[in-house]
Amino acid sequence: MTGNNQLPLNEAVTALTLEVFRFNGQLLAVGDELGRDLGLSSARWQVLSAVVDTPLSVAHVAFNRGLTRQSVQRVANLLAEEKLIIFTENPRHRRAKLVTLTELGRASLSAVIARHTDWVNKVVAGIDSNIIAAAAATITMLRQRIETEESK
Amino acid sequence: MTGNNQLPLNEAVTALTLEVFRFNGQLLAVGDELGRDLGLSSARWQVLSAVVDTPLSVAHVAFNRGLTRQSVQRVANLLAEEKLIIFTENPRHRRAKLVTLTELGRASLSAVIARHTDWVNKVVAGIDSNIIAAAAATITMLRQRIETEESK
DNA sequence: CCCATCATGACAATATACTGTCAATGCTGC
DNA sequence: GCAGCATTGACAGTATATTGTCATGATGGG
Repeated sequence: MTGNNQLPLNEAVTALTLEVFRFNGQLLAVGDELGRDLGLSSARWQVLSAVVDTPLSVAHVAFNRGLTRQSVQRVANLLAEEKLIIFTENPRHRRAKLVTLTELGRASLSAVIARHTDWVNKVVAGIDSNIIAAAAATITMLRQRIETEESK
Repeated sequence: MTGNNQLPLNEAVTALTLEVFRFNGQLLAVGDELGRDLGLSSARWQVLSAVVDTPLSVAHVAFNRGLTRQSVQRVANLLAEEKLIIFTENPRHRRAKLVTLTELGRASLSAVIARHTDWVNKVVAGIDSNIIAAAAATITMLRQRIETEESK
């Protein structure tokens, strides 16, 4: 050690924030590219992937993704027009229909997820997954602290 | 250890991706809120903060922030209309004027940065800054790998 | 049963970003 | 110098997200 190599907390957070902004943009751009010829932007196949296991309401998808219900509603309406999803009846709520994948939607999503998996494997080959998981855990912790703080 | 607690690389990256999307949105929302009464959105004071030490061209700011030049140009034009910046002559390029803070811009930025610092200190109080720095370093590494991959 | 409250979908306005295109400027190699 | 290429600002079009408002459907307390 050649002295104090510890960043002040504030600077560390600022650096992380800048990195998150850049990384976010990069991930969206890659996602857009991977789905381009299938007509699936990042926003679209993120909605599709939210309901791959079980149909959910628009509001539920929005909560999972940390977006507003209106944003997801807009994308879902577009996906419905393009027959990638259908709104199915919700036994528990007449208005809040469930976003459900069509066969076309499921096939398109599978295709883009396969590409995404290949891409991820290529990019992160050889990295210890614990390092990735640790970064995710740190961000989760910060996010939860912020939620707590903001709800005061 | 109670067995294999290691996430497959792919799942770790997917989890990190989702967290980054949520965190990104959360940070932008907080930034918007902190500057609201000053008329400074996240996008605006990010541009201001990019030139706090030295004037830079729009293209340079865009590169630093990982955005397109057009996005930054738009915000910079708005900031110029509101007298928070002025475009000063660039001795090295006649068209590429330098984004330079006005006194008003510097004062507004100082105010919002002070609030942001207070907010950060409250949210991350007690956290080891090495953990934050490690997360930032991980994301930097991934970002650089992606850049390399994408430029092939 | 009714009323207050909450959740939801629809609609409108706006902010932030992207892509693409063009003309003007700057730069490099010959 | 000039020809070719890269950079820049301006403009147009679009995608993604936000906020706000309203009417309708759902729910729980009196």
